[in-house]
Amino acid sequence: MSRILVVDDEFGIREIIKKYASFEGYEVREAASGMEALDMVMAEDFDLIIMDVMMPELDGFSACKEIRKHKKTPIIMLSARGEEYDRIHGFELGVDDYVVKPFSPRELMMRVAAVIKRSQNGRDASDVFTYKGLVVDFSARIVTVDNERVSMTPKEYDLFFYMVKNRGLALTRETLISKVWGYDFFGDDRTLDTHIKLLRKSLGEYSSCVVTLRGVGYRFEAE
Amino acid sequence: MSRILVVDDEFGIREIIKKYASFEGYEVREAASGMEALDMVMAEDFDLIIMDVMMPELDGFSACKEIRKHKKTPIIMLSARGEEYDRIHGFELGVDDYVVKPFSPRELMMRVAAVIKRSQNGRDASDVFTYKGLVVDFSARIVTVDNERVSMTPKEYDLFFYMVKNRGLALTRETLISKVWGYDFFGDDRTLDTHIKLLRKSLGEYSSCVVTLRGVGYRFEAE
DNA sequence: GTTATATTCAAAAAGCTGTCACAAAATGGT
DNA sequence: ACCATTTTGTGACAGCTTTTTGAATATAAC
Repeated sequence: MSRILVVDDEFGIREIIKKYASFEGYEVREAASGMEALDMVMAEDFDLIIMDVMMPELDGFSACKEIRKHKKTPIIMLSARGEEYDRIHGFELGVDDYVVKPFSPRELMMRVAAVIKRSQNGRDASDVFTYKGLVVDFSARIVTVDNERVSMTPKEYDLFFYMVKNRGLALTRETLISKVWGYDFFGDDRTLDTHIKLLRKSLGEYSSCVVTLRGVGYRFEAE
Repeated sequence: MSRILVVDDEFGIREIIKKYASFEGYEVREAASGMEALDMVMAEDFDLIIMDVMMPELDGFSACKEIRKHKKTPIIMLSARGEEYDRIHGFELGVDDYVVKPFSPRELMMRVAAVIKRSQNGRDASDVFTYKGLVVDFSARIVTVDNERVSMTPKEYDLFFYMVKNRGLALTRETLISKVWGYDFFGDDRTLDTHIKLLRKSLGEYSSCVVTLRGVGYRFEAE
């Protein structure tokens, strides 16, 4: 199942695309601005990004340009008829396809399928971490323990993925909180503990990989 | 030669900093807003960013936050006296230093040199100390004796890490107390001894590396 | 609405720390 | 060498801090 990021400042457009894409079996996430999209793209992996050109704050072109500096996720751009046609085609923006508004959802879905298929044929080694019977597929957002699929809540995923990506490092509570919850989180001190507890529960026999560093924070350990 | 990015909406401030920094031999680039800085930071690598807090469009904090999501470039923040002091120090914004305006260019340059040096030491040299069968991994917060993991309490870690980082130096009791316990600690004279004892116990065969300097303090010796 | 998820809270468990009284060792003067 | 004095080492433990846990409540998703 592929993951799609829909970027548009208009809620209505996002909803329509989301509805159709979900129906097609894609996992859909949304961003309301170029900036938000940028953050999400840096934080997680998508198989495709559908992005509007016209957006406040950070427009589609700039966002696209920024994303391309770090990721090669395929991008489909949406724009009003004729608008900026030249910029999309003329420059080397790395846009994979381009759909004019208003568009027919069915047509968009066909292009989505085509772009994803195209990109997956040339797919490189996927982003997977393995330790004994523990398999963490970052791009698929799937965690497996001894061939058993483990279901996690979004926060669990975020917390776990961050820890696994920084495995072997002592991560302070502050770091974890600010990286997983955001620098502006002002919650209870016990929130992190509770999520660590849930995470350990989800990990079953591998719960001991989440090591407590008293007075400091936690560390994910494998090997 | 290090590269510095100066971010301030005031042309005058940028020019002053640029003048002094250039004189010190740094390559200086400028950005007039947080957004511009963000773009530049994503596009090229800097050794240090000097950024004002107060800026239109995207303020220093938000810019800092965004930058930290992608890069670990050291950041020195500039702000009016007292202004937002809490936000800089209280939160985990990853600011490396902070200078109040109006500042003396010379002082700023000293801080610049210090931060750059600090960051280069910490990144290039790996964060592990090894002596025979004794391995101290600072970032993982792990101590190993002959391939056996040694568990230490927070205070033991703090004390030990401080001593190892300052190995070969005579550390007075006062220094140790104030660095590990804090300058405001007024406890029993035997507290340090007791922790040295525990530390030696943890170190097993390497306990002799912790040398008593009668009438002075202790020294960690390796080699 | 219902359900799933996230956060808060308080009590219990686990673990750490500083202090004390005393032992041992080093120092220095005679 | 001796003793008096100063400094450091040790074991025990009460009190404290941090983490865990379970359950309740709030919030978001559907």
